[in-house]
Amino acid sequence: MSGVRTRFAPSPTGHLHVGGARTALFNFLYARHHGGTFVLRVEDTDRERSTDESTRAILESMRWLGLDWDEGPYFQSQRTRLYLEHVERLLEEGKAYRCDCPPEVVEAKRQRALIEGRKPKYDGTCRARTDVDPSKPHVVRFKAPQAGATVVPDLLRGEVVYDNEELDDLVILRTDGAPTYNFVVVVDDALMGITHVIRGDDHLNNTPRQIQLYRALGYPLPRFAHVPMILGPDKKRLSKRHGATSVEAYRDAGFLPEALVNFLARLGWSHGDQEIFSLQELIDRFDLGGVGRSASVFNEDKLLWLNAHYIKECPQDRLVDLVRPFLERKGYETANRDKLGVLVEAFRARCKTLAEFAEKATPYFVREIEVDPAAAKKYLKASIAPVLADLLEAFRAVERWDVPSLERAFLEVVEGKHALRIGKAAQPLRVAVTGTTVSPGIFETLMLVGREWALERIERALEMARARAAG
RNA sequence: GUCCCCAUCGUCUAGCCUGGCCCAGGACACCGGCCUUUCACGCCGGCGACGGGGGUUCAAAUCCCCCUGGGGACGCCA
Repeated sequence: MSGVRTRFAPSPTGHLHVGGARTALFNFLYARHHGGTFVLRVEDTDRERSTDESTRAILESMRWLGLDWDEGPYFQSQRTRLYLEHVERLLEEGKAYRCDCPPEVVEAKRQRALIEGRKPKYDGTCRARTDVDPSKPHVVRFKAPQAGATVVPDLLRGEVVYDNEELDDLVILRTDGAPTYNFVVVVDDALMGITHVIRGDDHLNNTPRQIQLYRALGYPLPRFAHVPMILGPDKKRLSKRHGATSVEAYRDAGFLPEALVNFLARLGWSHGDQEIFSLQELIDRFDLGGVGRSASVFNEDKLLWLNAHYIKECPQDRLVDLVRPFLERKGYETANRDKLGVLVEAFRARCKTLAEFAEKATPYFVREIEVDPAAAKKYLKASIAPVLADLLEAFRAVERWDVPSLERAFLEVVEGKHALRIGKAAQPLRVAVTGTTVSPGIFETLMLVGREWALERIERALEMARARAAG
């Protein structure tokens, strides 16, 4: 195991977002590629919004994606003492100070600054005070350097320079005694020996503050890599209003984990012209050099294409297992694995998601089907009635309900007796047994529907065709 | 408003660091064709981009500057 240690640190305030999942994936891949350790840490310092339910959901999504962590999950809510000790230390060393400015006052000043076009930062009212009463409500602020500049060395962007005047004295301990994000992140990353902090671009601006904290605390800096964000089709930060954004939602919509992983990896990272990567291949090939610098738009069409690809590739046994819950959700009987196997083979090239599979499989699980009116109008005409009647008779006589027998019977009637082209009869028959104009090969379809249902559906279609003759 | 980041087909991207092999390659989507009992799959083909302007150079997608555009951050959220 190399010295590389990365981490993923979600806050449990909702489901695992695809953006978060990609960050997790990059950290996972980087650690695995370098033979390092991938740490999972739950940032639940915000007691108000954090829930156990979210934690469960996030861990489950991570497992589903195959992003196994080597250490953790650690919970920040259980490490409060550590943080308080660090706050205390900064206080003692004069690197932090107590501030009892009322929140409303600070907020009002910020608003005014914003309106007046100034940088909305804390004005340092309490910075030099020594008379703040520790027994009264107050926060603790970090005494940030006021002159000079702080440089963020970033593996992807080079050295990003921030004028220290841009940064103010951030709160590190809230009035309620809870430490804040920017502070605990530094303490934890330092204590956990994280060597590479790989995270979203949106954190780049937090980094100079964090670097100042590392320095104040006397901890060595990890390496930083700020990866580009994922945007919605409107180029805005991807959010719920763009539709499904949680890993869970994609799972429920019938995406395979390998498709999502492959897709997420290719968002912001590339390896030449290659598009398809297994998780192992990603581990072998992933490195920061292949990561881009510009934000990328989440393109669902490509995800769909990848998903279709993986459905086509999926071994039958697993595909049957994957498809089952989707069928069950629709109340279909899934005990017959052989039937599912045949069905899955018939439809794997025709579905982009597992949900779509379940949708398309309806005529093979539900006895009463609806016949699409447009299809009926076009194909179940009076002229086809004699053919359907003969087919019905021929199929009734068929000994074995399998593809070769059905094909033989069909050809005898259609090409033999009626001298029709195959398509002329296949389409009406398809409409008869599936209610639609689209399905796998007609003999395969007949077989999938099964003798009993097929015969009764043909009978019904025959009635419809004859009715057209009458009317 | 201030600061920071970014900028190749509609989208994901290769190429950029180490200028010439690029009148820019691949993929998704789209359009056409082939295959075919329908639909898919598959195969073949097409459409389509270096944001603009200045430099530097014999030569720039590649280096520099400005502009424009987009994104992000400015919390007692993370």
